Amino acid sequence: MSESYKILLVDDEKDILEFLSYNLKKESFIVRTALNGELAVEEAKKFHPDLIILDVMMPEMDGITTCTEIRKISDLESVLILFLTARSEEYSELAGFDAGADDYVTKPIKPKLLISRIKALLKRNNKKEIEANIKIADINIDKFKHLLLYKNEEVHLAKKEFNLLYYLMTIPGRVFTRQEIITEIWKDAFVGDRTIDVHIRKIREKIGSHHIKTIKGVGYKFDI
Amino acid sequence: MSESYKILLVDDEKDILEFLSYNLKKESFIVRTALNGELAVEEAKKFHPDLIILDVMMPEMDGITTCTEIRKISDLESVLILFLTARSEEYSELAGFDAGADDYVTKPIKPKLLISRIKALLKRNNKKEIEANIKIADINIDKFKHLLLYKNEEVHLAKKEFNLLYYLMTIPGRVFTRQEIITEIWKDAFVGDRTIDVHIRKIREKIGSHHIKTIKGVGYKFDI
DNA sequence: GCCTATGTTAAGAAATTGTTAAGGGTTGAT
DNA sequence: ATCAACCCTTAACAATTTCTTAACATAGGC
Repeated sequence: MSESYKILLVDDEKDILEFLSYNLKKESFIVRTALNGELAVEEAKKFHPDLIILDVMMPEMDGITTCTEIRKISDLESVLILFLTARSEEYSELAGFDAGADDYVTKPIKPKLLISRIKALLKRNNKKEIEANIKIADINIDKFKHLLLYKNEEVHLAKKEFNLLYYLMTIPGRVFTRQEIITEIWKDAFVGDRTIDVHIRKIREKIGSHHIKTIKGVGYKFDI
Repeated sequence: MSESYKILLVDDEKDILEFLSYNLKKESFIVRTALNGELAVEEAKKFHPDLIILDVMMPEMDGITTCTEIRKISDLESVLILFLTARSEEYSELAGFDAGADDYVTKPIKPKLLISRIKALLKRNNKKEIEANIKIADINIDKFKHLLLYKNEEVHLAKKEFNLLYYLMTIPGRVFTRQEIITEIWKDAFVGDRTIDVHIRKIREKIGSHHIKTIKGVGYKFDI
């Protein structure tokens, strides 16, 4: 990651700002910080970051509101936004995605994990189709060749299954909500409640069930 | 990169034209510019560039339409086309590839990235020309001589069959969508749904059916 | 234990591709 | 010019795969 991406960090706790700032700068990101939502919006307008990291729990203007505000600014419609949430706040995940978050990471924050998620986000955003190849653990998926290798054996996936697995694998570890999946794979067509499950089941049947985890009430994620 | 490649830049914003023009000239490309789609088509006819860089979002005639128009011109069928897209326009990527784009780069543009992509494109394109005969497994195909050897026996293929097989073999393993095939072989003429299948069938009849795989809902690919 | 969200299964609906034969067009030899 | 041979496309139908659904089972949070 040779180019310097700009990151705006938003949290009401100075300690966390410093801690993250240090870790991100070490990775040669250009970092600015804001102590609350309003300052964040102002700073984002000037700074034009590639990514905004938002704490969900903040006094006055919480992360979700801030996110919504930012998305309203035409220049920042497509800036990447990553949420920091406490572990328990499961529902905030959902609300966060609705507000237009691109990913979230739960506290306590492990810098290495955070950074790998950041890189995955930036990478996906930049390359998309070009990086049609994803290799994770015993799974090897090639979009151009429409080929899935599981433990080096070719496994056939139907189109929907293939697209779904590929989508989940674009950001390993990230939860994709059912709504996101429908938007991405079904292009917002109306499908029954069980349709996604059935496809997930078929994928699990073929690559083992440990890779795809269900987050009840939220969605699915691909894990190693 | 010793020879001077010609690049036609198309964007409705003068600032971007100047910025990119400067950066490309620095790399010793020969650059011309056009401010809209119509001018681009005219300029392309005269200038005969090696590569056209097209902004997707342009007033009146957008990049995709322009791309389609350019592909219709017989002299420019094989000119390289690279799209510039805003981050959010996910659908335009797809539409762009359908219209015959060779690559795309998302805005904001990072000159270094753009230039490396351009070089990669030109390089790839060069190799293609040289590789007029392809040998894979028991298949040996020579485009100049219009000759196909299957298990060292000469097999006659009709023109469309030959072109289709050759096209699939340019990138073994890669899936070519029906749309891509129509664009490449039929130059976007309207042909019935079954036409491709019939040609595929005839090819399979002649070289065995195991080489050409069907990916339902996606397309066909050549495999060893 | 209840309630809700998800898992599982099988059936058939829907979509996609395969196959065949026929017809119009073109080419080239006689 | 005529004919045969071939090429290309199409339509009709068959075969196959994929997708969705409904019905019921199960698991986990409260």
